[in-house]
Amino acid sequence: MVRKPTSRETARKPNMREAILAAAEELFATNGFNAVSVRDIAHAAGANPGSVTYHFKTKDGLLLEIYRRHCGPMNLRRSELLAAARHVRDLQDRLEAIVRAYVVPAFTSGSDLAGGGARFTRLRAVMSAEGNEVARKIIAQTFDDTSHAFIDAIHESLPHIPRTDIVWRSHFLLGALYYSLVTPDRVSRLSRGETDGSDAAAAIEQLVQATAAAFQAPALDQAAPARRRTPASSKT
Amino acid sequence: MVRKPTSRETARKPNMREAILAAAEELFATNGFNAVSVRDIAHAAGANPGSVTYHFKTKDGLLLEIYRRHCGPMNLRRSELLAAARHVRDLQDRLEAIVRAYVVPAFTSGSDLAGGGARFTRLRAVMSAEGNEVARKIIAQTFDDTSHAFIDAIHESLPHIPRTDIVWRSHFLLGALYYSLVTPDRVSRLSRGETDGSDAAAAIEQLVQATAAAFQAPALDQAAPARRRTPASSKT
DNA sequence: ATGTGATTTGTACTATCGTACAAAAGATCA
DNA sequence: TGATCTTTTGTACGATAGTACAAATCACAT
Repeated sequence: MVRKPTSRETARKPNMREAILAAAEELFATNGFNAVSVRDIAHAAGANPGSVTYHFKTKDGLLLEIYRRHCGPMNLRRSELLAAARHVRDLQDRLEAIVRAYVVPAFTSGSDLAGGGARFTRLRAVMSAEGNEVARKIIAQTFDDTSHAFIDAIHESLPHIPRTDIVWRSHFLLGALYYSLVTPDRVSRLSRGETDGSDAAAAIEQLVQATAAAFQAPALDQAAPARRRTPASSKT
Repeated sequence: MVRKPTSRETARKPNMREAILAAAEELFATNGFNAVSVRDIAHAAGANPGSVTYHFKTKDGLLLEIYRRHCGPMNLRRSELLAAARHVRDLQDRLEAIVRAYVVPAFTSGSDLAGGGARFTRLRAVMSAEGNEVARKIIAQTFDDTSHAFIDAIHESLPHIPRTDIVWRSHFLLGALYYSLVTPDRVSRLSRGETDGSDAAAAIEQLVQATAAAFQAPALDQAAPARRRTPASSKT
């Protein structure tokens, strides 16, 4: 159990800043932003409340730093995987690879923290639900590029599906992804113990399989809800 | 001057209790539970803070009453629609009808309040994300029956798909449904204005179409992960 | 009109919030 | 070593939180 730490890990333990970030990330992700006090975070990190102010100035600043810490690596990993997925020959395999490129980093990537990816994604889900302003700004300017690239890749693979439909379906994917991380216990409960909802590998495979099928569903013309299904495809 | 309208059932003046409930519902659904103060609610309802205490005793009691108000009608409507959907002949149509039975009441049903269904469902999404204890208890004991009935209906229509997969996919459906109500603006933004994310009818149709396809995706054998269509990625 | 019970108001109490700031403690290097 | 900079601690302040409660007000049967 006792292991000689490498040079990179050595600086971690006494680093109070990192401990605060990790504690805040965990608490925000599970309880929301407003339910967690700066004192809660400091206590969980074994730090003094004043120390949080010193390192991050404000509570918003702390949240901002959490995003800054994760957004870069995660989107980098996504674009790498997406670039590779674009070259897959078989359509079905390519769709799955594209979805995987979007989903996998959300579960595993992030900073070098263990399980940081899933924790950060859950945090994003919660901030989104709470309508957090700090998060909203960062999300729009950081993730929209990635989302568009992902949508474009899907659209290229499924040119007969209107872009609007693909936007909706990718939106559903993100919602499903978020919800899987927010309440994994619900899956365990409803499956009567046959599955562990917090099993990341299982969640990823289920999500990829289901979403790849959803993207391939017949197109929907939404111009007029009362109108029946027609193969009209109008590009504006 | 003011005519007295006979019996006690008449809504003489806007019932303050209802106004408080509506205001709380709206504020909780958009900002979360902890971010909204009792004073905020009272002010939005044009009431006095003390009046909230009088009618609902505590802030938790207020949330509890919101749930009590909506859960019954919504689940009743769901079971009605589900019962009808089970009898649809064509498999594809039946799947869509079942999904619709789950989705439509979440958008439209609820109490007699205008647009109350979507608002309450959004509130549930936010409470779920925040890990609200009051909501968690009610959800588990009120919605699990409905969820099981829904899963059973899908499973009967798709007997070759393992129940576990259906649980996952219905979980994704709920996540997608929640997310559509939480951040409809994201759909508008990503579609570059081609679609209005807050258009309930469009959201429902997109959700039904995508989810019906997802349920029909090939089964996933996770008990014995020997066979895989795509090469397994050994890297995390 | 008057009494009565149901509501609404105004206010106050205590706890906790985010944040500020000075002093103490470490760390670094001449 | 002492000087200087960084980090941590302890404490305090004003704002606001949830809730309690007495007084004021209202609806309405008598």
